Amino acid sequence: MVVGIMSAMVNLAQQLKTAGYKLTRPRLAVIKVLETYGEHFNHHQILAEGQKIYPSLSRATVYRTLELLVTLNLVRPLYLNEPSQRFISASGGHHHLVCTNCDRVIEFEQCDVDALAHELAQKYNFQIQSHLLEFQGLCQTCRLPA
Amino acid sequence: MVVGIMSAMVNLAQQLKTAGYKLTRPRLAVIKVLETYGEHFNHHQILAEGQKIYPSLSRATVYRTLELLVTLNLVRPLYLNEPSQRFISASGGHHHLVCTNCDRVIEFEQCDVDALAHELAQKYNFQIQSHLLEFQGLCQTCRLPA
DNA sequence: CTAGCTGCAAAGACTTTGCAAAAGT
DNA sequence: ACTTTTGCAAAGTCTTTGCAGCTAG
Repeated sequence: MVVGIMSAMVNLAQQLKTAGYKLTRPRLAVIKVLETYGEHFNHHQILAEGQKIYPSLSRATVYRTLELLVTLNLVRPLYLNEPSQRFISASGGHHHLVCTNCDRVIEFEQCDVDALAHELAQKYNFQIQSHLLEFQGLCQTCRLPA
Repeated sequence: MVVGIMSAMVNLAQQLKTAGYKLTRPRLAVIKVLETYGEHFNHHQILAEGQKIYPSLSRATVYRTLELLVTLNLVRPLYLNEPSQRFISASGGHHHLVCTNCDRVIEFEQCDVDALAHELAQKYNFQIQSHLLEFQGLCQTCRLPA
């Protein structure tokens, strides 16, 4: 379960085309799902939703399209203590409170790691594109009675 | 490849015993590996190293022991853009620079999210145990020529 | 047209599970 | 002794791949 902000993943089709890839109906279906439902979807969910748009969409194509988007750095995988990967945009920041008991994920916005990012970029000669800040702990429901 | 700080995972045996579990030779071998090699090892590596200590150690026992340590909140899984999980201590902070091209991981220390952690704990009534701060980008070797 | 893309089904990788034998306390 | 734990092997889940036919440009 994911609670919180859904940030947009837009222009994926345009960027695919610019990179020289064909805009096929299966790919457009996958992209439409990502842009409609935002983030945190896994392959299974993307396949199910994608088939509502393009019924003969296959599992293999979902995997291949997502692999392509990851390679082009438009999307990146996210693992939330589960065997299947989910997908989020490859830019900007992602901020989660993850409950170690029920695996609920709460998204938050307030985060200021820009200064640190800049400092690390200098120190390690690293070109930073995005970040992930996750706090693990117990959510309101799961925390032990005080 | 992981470059950087290896923080200790100690007293796992003591904590297992306290929780009422038996200190068997297979479990001690797994624990010894975690404590010796620090963090970021996956099941495969733990099995291989563990068998040097206790040769008949089985894959199933490695999985079961790690599952147990995760349940007891002594260890937690970490996914680094790959299908297998790695393990790190379940307390404190983990700070990574991850190269999206070569998957190299650099650990860093400087991080100040304590104030933010406190603020979020209040706001969401969340009991924070640990955090993960990851910056994605291109490492010195992979970054595009300026 | 023609190279790139797709669906299918089989293979591969990673993880979990049932069960009889073994071992810690 | 007695229950927990283990190793094995089989099954389950997730992901990748080979290939013949299809399709966007």
